[in-house]
Amino acid sequence: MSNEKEVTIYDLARKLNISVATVSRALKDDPVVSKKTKKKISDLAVEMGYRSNHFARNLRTQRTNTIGVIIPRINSYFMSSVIAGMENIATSEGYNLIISQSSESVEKEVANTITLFNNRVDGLLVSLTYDTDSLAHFDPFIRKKVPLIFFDRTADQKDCTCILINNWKAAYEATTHLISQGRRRIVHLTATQKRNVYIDRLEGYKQALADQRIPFREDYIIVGNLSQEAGAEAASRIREMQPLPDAVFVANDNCAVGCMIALKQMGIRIPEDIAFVGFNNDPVSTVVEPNLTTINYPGYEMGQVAARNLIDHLNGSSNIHSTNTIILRSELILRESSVSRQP
Amino acid sequence: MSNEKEVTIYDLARKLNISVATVSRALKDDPVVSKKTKKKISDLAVEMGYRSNHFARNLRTQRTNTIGVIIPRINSYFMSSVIAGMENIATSEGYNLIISQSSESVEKEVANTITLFNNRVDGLLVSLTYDTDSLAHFDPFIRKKVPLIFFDRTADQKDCTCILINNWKAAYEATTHLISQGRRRIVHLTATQKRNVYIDRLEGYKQALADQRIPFREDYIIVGNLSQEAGAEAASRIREMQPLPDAVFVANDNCAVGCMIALKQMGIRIPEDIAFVGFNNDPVSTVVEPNLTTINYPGYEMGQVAARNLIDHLNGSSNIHSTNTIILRSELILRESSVSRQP
DNA sequence: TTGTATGCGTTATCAG
DNA sequence: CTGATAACGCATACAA
Repeated sequence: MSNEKEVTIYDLARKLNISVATVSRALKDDPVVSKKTKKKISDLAVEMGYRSNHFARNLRTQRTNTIGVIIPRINSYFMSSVIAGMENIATSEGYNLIISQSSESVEKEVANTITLFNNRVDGLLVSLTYDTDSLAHFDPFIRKKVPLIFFDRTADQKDCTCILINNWKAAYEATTHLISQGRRRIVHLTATQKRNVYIDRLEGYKQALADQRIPFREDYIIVGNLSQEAGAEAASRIREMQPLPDAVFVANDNCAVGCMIALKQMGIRIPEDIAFVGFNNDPVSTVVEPNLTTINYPGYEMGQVAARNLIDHLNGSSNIHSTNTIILRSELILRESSVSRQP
Repeated sequence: MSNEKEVTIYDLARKLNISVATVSRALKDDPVVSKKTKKKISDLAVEMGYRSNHFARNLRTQRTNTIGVIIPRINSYFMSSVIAGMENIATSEGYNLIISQSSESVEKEVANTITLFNNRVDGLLVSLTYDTDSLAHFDPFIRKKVPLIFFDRTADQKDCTCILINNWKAAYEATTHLISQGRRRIVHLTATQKRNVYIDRLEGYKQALADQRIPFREDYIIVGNLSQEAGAEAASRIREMQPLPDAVFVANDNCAVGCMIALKQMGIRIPEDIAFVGFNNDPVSTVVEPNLTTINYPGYEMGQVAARNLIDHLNGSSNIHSTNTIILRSELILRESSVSRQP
């Protein structure tokens, strides 16, 4: 692979007639080394083009400075923003990220877990697939006390931090808003009720109905994979309902957009006939017509917080047991898709 | 960090009363080891929960099984698709990806380059910032013969593979299409003319005009950062033009959408007054009204091809010098934003 | 403040 | 087919 020989601390030591130990110490700015020799050493290091060998160091220190990330898919606006936030913090702290996608497959999630375990990552940041039931594949990390943080799609795992927004509250506000606009027959599009985010959103929706004395209807709950196509399919079901629902609260903007477009093609007017609220504040929400009312979900910030938290823990500057759940702020953003014109 | 002691090949060797050399060979399926002992060893390895230590191996073999990726930003649909494709191939081939963002800053690109160099990545996949002029920061890789592949935003660097679509042709077809719809005053929204993709698109646009005997007008070229906001700003400039342009070819869907929305708010009809063609086939192109004609740009596939190519080269199964440029297929997708109604 | 010596877990080179 | 042993480059306990 390489041509020129790599420069090592031995080369530096020989050239300066000092020991490798001193060089090693100087390079990591150990206060025990005198300023003078430190300067000599770092100057020579630059001159000779020395670069430290991470593998030798990792082998020696038993740390990797690497963080594993497992996510369902990277190519959504929300998730790529999360990753961008993580990358931002990790890079500035000298950590590398190994990112792996489960593609919503439990099997792949398990496989990725094993790969990352074998890579001896220092910590793990995870957002679960729709269907993950057992958390047994994380046991090896727990046993080795490798810190594990769940974000967005979390799970109840003892001693693991979770980073979330208040999905219950967000859904409650969204639904209450629709009711305040005079809507009563509110459909809810969501995903399987295995993941906290969808469970909590459904609960928030139910509570909002209950608080306004609107009976909950099971047939108003449509479960799918929240893709744009799923939204279009849901539109067909909604159209068949008698009477026609007057609002839809969707657990994801993309799915909401798919549903809106399909309904519009059927001649249904938004928001006059059916009002919409989405979730995530995906850029597409300001492109669709009418613009989509949604919940702002700070992905970039969530990525930063997750990475920061994990690294603080790895550096010993925070105890993961002390902070078990971190809730980020989220808010309802009102746009035309849900606002009824004054009569 | 850890509780239980890690199992090493020494432990396996001791337990079986054989040498570590044999264990090491057996574990990597060296044909020189007898089937019998191989089986014994791998069984015990599983039983004792052995996992190989990448760092010791990397230290010994001077390879890292890690690929560095430098991109402008991860959180765009195109780029996150590229990353998804790379991850897909890399994971299945036992490679890890270190992804770093330059955020369109040359300084950050240089810094990332250094970081990845110090990480001793086996190879590098790069898409340049808008403004990168000098390629000197890649010299260390060239000197060490670390393979370097550019994709999308490429550069002329000797001995480096480039992965691209035919931007010239795509732009030529887009522009010719607009002309075929009766458009003559075609504005082009693009980015700084430092990167191949934007240079080639402009050239394709010019050639299409020339072939139809339409004079090129410098004032029809609007240069920006291709963000949605830049599109909105461009809309203001376009509105001031006398006479009003009758088409816009934009080097990026997001920017096109920003421009379309702004123009529509000014009361300009699309495509009646101004037709639009974008670039990338971002999902937003099927949400904006009217749906945006665009160039399909296969991001996921590009990521796969880039990773596959690099890994093949690392495995010695392909020579990077033999394939200098890879062109992926792209095509014009017609939608309502550019199609004139028959008179 | 600096030096010596050892081990981290593998792989590769010999020699059997 | 198998074994002994020397690197790989660094960090640290201990000694000076």
